[in-house]
Amino acid sequence: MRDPDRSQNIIEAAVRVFARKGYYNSRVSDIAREAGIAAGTIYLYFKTKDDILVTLFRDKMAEFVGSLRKAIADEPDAVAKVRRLVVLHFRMLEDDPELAEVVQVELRQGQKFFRGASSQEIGAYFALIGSVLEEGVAQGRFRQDLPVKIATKMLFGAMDQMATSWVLGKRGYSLTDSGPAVAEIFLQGVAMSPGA
Amino acid sequence: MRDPDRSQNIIEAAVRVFARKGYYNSRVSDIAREAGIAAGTIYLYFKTKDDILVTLFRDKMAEFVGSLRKAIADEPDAVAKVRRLVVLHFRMLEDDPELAEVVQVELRQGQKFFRGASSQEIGAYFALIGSVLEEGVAQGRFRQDLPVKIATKMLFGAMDQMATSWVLGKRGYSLTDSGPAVAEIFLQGVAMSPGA
Amino acid sequence: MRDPDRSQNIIEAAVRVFARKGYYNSRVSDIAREAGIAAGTIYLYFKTKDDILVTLFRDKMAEFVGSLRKAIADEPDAVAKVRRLVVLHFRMLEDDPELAEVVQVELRQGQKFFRGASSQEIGAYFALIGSVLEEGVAQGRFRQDLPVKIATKMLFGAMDQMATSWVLGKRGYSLTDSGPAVAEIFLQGVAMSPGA
Amino acid sequence: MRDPDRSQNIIEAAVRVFARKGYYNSRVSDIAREAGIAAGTIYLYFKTKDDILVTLFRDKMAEFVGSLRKAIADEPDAVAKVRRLVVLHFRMLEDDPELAEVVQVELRQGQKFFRGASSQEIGAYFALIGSVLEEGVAQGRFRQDLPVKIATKMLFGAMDQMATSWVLGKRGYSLTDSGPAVAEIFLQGVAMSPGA
DNA sequence: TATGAATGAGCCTTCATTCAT
DNA sequence: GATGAATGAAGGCTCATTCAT
Repeated sequence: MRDPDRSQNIIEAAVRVFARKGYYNSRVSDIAREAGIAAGTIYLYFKTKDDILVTLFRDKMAEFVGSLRKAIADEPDAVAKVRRLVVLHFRMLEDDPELAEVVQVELRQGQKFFRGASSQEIGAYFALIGSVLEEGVAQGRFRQDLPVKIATKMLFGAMDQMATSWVLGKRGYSLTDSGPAVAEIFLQGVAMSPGA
Repeated sequence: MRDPDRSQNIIEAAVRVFARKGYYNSRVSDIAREAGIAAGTIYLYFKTKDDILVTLFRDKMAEFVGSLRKAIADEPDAVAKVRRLVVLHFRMLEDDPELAEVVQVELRQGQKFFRGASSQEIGAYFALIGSVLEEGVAQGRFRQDLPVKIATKMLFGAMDQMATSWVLGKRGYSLTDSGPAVAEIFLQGVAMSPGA
Repeated sequence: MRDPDRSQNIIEAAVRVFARKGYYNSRVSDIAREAGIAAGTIYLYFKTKDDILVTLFRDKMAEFVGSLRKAIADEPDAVAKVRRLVVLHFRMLEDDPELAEVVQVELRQGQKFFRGASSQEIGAYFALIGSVLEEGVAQGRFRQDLPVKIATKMLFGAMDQMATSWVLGKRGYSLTDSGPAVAEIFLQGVAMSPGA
Repeated sequence: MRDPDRSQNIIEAAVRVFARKGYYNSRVSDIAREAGIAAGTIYLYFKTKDDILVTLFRDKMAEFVGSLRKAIADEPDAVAKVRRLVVLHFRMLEDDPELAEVVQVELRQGQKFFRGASSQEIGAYFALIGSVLEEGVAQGRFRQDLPVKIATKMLFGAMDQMATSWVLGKRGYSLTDSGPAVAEIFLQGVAMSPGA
């Protein structure tokens, strides 16, 4: 348990293997081979095969949300923050296609993730989006009566589906490039009503 | 393969079992017991366990899209169609919580479903949404330069996430009630730009 | 679970395999092969590998004690009963050397047997011996102040060690033949004191 | 192999661990932790895990038999020697309950111990008992035609079962106190026949 | 000598699928 | 068609043992 690098190596190896074969089709021994260690060694760092996936998700998600949080902090207002958020969300996935594959396709496995251990990490992302929207409302950039929770889920859902479609379409185009269009549609959707 | 009802019974039993235990934790014998038949009998109607899930998804999805298509046909314009679509999407899930659980949580499992056999059925839903959006553009209700494919994915993603959150939140509120708010945000988002 | 013969076959196969290789060195697949069935089939009849051993012990012990109980019922008095009991105890083991090997050597494995599930069956044997000794005391054939519990353990221990030594000595002589000598020493030991 | 104390420490640690969890449920690392050393260090003193158990048994048995031999040497005749032997056998176990647990329950495991390496040590105990009985015959205290080998096994078996029952009964009474009764029954059993 | 991280052989058990009835 | 007992491949995990430090 000494070497935290070893733990990290296993996670990275798991990302590659899961991206290639899917979680259920991946053997613990596949991950070990990919990481260049013996199968038994995995169990010095992770309790079970599931533990690898859960940890992978938590780590990556925490990193993801952390990066986003830091990046949008500099933006002057909520509108700019949303634009930045969308583009970054896309860019980070595009920059790491194997992770994108795992996050968008493999990590949706049933009860195990959305419920249970990983829900905290998803909650953190929702909280981040929500706070930006609240800020926009306070700044008068978004509708005063905006149902923030609903809008939060809509934005996340929209980005998530964009990413999933991109992954399933074998990444045959630039996801990041579509960021501005996504941001604009959403921003107009939550803007002060034109008739108001 | 004589009795198509028998095939249907198995699908319905599978929905209940998958909703309760998840796909990977469900045994073929569990489904058989739920359907009141012997395990071996399942193989007279389905080639493999996966086949049950794929068929379940296809059947339900085709039914889902078919219902939506019919329901929105009567609506006078694209705006009304979107409103109807969103509310119906939500209502159908809310009316069948076990199916909702399976569709939103269990049916996201890995490569098997997003890719491969079931992608056609999802494609049909995307095509339906896309045609409504095209219609709105043609009718001058939506932006002329609307990136329809992107907007399609955004609307689907938004609805899908709304549904998933509702399922994961143990369905503690009315999903259908949030339909109008979702529709309005989206519709404003794709409407003719206020500044135009 | 239908065929009780199948269950019995597995037990008998297990006796042979355990006698040959010992419990911990025996694989479930060894037992299956010996029984002429697939390894998985074992699990239709027994919950775990341990369950095989426990059931084996219980069955054989119950059979053993049952036979003894019936056989000594005919004897006219406690002295004759003890003589019969010792000889039969030895004869039954001698007639089934593989079972003897398992019972005397393999079945002594730690906590699992003496404590826990199988203690009842051993208790039944102790009760049988004890009742014979009580009878002998009541009939005036044994010391009036005989500590029956102690004498019971002594007789069982003496027979058990005779059997174990015989098994470990590769059964190079007749165990049954030593029965009378064992019975006489014990009977004299518990008889009315000579000086009394 | 420098430090014989270290070797002894490991044996003592093993006794405690085996008494607590049983041999097969004890990990080499458990013994190391109990001994306050690293797991690898054990292999500087013992070849295998089995070797620990075998050595433990040999050491303790040699000590046991040695003590008994010395203690009974002073006794004036075979009768006194048997009385002393029984009580001491019981007392030594009662004075070291953890060792008793291991010897009576754990050390009976399969082929490994009864046969092979440890049989010598048991043989030494049998020889000691046998010599006392021979002496008794020679002194005219026991039957002239006493089958000494049989009587030896019977006495050992009786004591052994007394001890086992006491251990399994959670040591809820004094084993040593039952020594005299055991000795008397045995002694009467091997005494000159009353009718002779 | 001591360490303890790493190894990897080994096995029990599960369960989708088959097939004789 | 229906059954369900039987199959047997497959894999996660343990842990005694090694060896570089």
